[in-house]
Amino acid sequence: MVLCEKCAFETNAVFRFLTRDEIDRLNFEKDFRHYRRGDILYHEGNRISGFFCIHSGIIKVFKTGVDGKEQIIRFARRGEIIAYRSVLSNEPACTSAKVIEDSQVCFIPSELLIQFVKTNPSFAFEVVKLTCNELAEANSYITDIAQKTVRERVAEVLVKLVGDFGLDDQKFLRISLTREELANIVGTATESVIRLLSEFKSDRLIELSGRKIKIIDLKGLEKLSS
Amino acid sequence: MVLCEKCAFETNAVFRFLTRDEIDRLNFEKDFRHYRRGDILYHEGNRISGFFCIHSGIIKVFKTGVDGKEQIIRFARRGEIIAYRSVLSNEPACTSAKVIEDSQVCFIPSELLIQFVKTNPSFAFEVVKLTCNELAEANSYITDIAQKTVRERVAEVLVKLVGDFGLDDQKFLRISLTREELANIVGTATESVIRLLSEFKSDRLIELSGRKIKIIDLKGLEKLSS
DNA sequence: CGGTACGTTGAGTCATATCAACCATAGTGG
DNA sequence: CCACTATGGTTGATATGACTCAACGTACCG
Repeated sequence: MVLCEKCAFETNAVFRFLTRDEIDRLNFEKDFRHYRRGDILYHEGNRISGFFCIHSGIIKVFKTGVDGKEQIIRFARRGEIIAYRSVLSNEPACTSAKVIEDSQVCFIPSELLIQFVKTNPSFAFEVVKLTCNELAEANSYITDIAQKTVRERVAEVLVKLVGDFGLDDQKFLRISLTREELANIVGTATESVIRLLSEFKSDRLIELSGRKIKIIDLKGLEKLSS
Repeated sequence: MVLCEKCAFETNAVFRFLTRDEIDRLNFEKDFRHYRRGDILYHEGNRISGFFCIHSGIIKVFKTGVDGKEQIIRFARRGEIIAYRSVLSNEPACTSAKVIEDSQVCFIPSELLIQFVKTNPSFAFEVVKLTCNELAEANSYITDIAQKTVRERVAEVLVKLVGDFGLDDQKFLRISLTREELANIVGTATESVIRLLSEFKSDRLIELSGRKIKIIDLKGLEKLSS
């Protein structure tokens, strides 16, 4: 059994601002679940009766564009919560969420979050900060997509993924995505990502082995993303 | 003298969730200011000691890209607050704000907002909802810029401006922007906006008279923005 | 062994950016 | 009152980044 108090402190989840009683309620009411790569946690447009806190694995959060193309908005990993926005706004989900790497996830009923926010001011303040941070990131994202070239954005995504997920001892990125998923972050075509990755490879910035990307020259990538 | 209680209820500002005492403090501590077109309220990267509530006029909130190009993130008008994100995150401003239409604005010290959020749960809840809504909009924005063509985005911006600012009795948009500003919303070059606008004019979707845009066929624009 | 999903490469096209020239307007200062 | 300047708007020519389409390779899986 995974205990929220332990998990929250290990991961810096927002829940570390809950009182002992509130944590107990969380432990009691949450539903611990396993998901495998490809599973859908929730669908854009649907009403959901709760939200998710990731215990392990990686989830992609995305919107579906007019022609059905995915736009990846962010990744969520250990300690992060998703779908809380819809719960707090009391609106249908404005994104979908799908498993990238097999995950263990707690599902928590909506009422609990709303109650905590309404009754625990310091928790509410943390949730506000959380949304503000996401907002700041979204604003940068908008500016980048609007102004940078695809090459710059591909380089930037690699740098960002290094920052978020890190490298293993062989300098391989600790997240592996399909080329299509990379394209759906950057907002470009799969073929363009492929071409740029092999260009970066020729330029000795990265090495490729299947879906695994080895980062050779991080500084070079940073410079490219300008 | 502009009174917050009156203003807040007329405009649906978040402040309508404050208590009588809190509103009084707001009235006492706020600083009422006038700004003219082109004035800067605050600069990206600077720390600010408070935030702004718009009483009249229009403000553009934007980020500056690597090459100095503005990316307009949103517009703020009567009843809306700006720069609150930086205050709550206790970080330097991640955007700049500039006056589009002569404005009357209240400047409110940071401590007040933080205190209200920390001590008034229902106000905090409204602030959370506010940020969540902005976040949802930002996510749509990302998807649109990443996936739609410039033509679709220009049509979409016009539709959105109609929704946000409305039309006067001659069907002219109630906000007038330079072509460059339009380009900086859409994320394109000024010349492209000019060409597309005159194309829309040929197609009897709009009429142009200087900076004023007359909306002839809103449905047509909606269809174009797909 | 066939199927499905993913990856790669090439060729051709097109939307959009860039560059350059020019016009209109309004404000400024001598 | 008139050059002068700055700002914004417009148009055309040209270049090119990125998308699309198509073919084919690869790998894994039941």
